[in-house]
Amino acid sequence: MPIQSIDTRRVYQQIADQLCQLIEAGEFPVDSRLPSERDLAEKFRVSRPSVREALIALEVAGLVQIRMGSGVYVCKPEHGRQRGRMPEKDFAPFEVIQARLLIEAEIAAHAAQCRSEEHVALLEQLLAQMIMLAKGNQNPLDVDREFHAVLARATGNQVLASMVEQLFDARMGVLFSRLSNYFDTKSTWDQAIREHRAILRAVKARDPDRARLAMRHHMERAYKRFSASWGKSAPSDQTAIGKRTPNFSQ
Amino acid sequence: MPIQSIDTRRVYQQIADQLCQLIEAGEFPVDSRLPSERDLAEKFRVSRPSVREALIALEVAGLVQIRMGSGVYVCKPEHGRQRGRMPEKDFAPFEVIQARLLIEAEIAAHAAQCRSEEHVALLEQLLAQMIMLAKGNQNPLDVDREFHAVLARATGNQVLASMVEQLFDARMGVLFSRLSNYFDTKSTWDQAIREHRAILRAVKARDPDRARLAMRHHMERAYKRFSASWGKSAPSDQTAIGKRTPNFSQ
DNA sequence: CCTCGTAAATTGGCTTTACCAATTTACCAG
DNA sequence: CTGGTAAATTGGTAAAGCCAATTTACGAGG
Repeated sequence: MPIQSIDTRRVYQQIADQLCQLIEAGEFPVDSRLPSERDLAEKFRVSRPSVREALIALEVAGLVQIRMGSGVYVCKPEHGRQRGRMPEKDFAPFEVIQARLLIEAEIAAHAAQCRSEEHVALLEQLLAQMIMLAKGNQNPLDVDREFHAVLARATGNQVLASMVEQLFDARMGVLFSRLSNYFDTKSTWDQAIREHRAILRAVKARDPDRARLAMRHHMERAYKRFSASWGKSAPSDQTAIGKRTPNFSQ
Repeated sequence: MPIQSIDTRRVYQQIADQLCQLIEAGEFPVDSRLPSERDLAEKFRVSRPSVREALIALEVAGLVQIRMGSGVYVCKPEHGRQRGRMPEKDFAPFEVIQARLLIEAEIAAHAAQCRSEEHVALLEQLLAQMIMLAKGNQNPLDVDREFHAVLARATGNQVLASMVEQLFDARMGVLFSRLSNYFDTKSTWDQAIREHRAILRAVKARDPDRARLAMRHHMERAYKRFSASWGKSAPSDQTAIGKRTPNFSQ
């Protein structure tokens, strides 16, 4: 008898996962009623409170609706949730950078037109912080994020700002943490800082086209830096990169 | 003694809400440990299972981390969650359209280059559906959404596609449902269909610049349509529009 | 005095049993 | 067929108890 890998997660999570899979597999169609708590407890060979915990987890996640005295019903997927899934759908890092290239270049151009003096001052302050941190061999990643966020806010559009933050955080998935070591190199950060300075100068000069180009350049270099570090840590996947991003510069 | 409004919600939700408020009020700082389940049950005058259900809800929501044998700890807000909150942060409709103008114009241009024949066929099919529905005085809104989503997918970038869907759904907040009546007019949909056709033609012709302009035009008209219907339903807020969107066409 | 290891206390994880409340269903009187 | 009532079903909550992981306290040994 082969040794079974023991699932050490909490019971409610295991139940919730199974139910989630069954729902997505169509075993329980939308608007259908799940078996009663008592039945589920019997099927899964667990206690009813455990089943309840799982159902509450699914309810909070928005997959089911619990109606007292009636039963538990499957909700319709509801467009917006695809992104809100608990495992935090993580995208391919290269696609994220490509998307940022496309979006943030336009944002930079737009910001160059609407930016106020306050925003410029804030950006200069953040740039100074990045330089400071890089000198002390500390990771300026958080400040980097804030720089891009403030630039987006300079457009006066909250939606764009939220979008930028979301894209920045999207990288933080599984892959990126492994590679952060390679990003921490002082020389690469120095380069990144120079690129940020170029963006800021263009925005300060109210030059949309130059701002767009500067941001595009920044993202392309970021792509190269990331690509290089990827090559070091996982050279076997080098081929997969070539297939992607064929027309990266528009 | 005044009659107290009875909170009919389930116990775990009431507890979770209170804990959530206490956390956000700073009563329980980040990384601090909450009282034990038994203590909380006593404070709230409820049973321990109810407290457990509330804690699991908070755990699923990402506000706390439960460590077996140790306690329940407050997580740091974590950038990404600002959007993931349950009340579904809703943006100003005009900012959403502006963001779509900026982003989807570039997507259209990009898609015009990478699009495959399959995508063109799909888009043509969707356009035909829209025409069909508009003729029958049915709401082509879902097909509209799919059109924009497919166009984004034509770039080969999942992130962009997800972004577009998210932005499309972002309007569905409080305001938009009220205005949908005014959008259902057949004439406005006929106009929207013509704009979609222009986009599709440019994409089919692999003409990025024309695709970009067509999409930009589409969004500007969508803005006008929306603005007009707003004026009908809530003329008192007319002034607020003028303050926003000063430089709408870049 | 410090270190290490063991035992006790604390805390979350899960089960069982039981009863209440809302809903649904079945059935019967009119 | 209609209407209403009663029973069955189902979720909601409470209580008590035991297990397992973790933390803490304390004492033996260096």
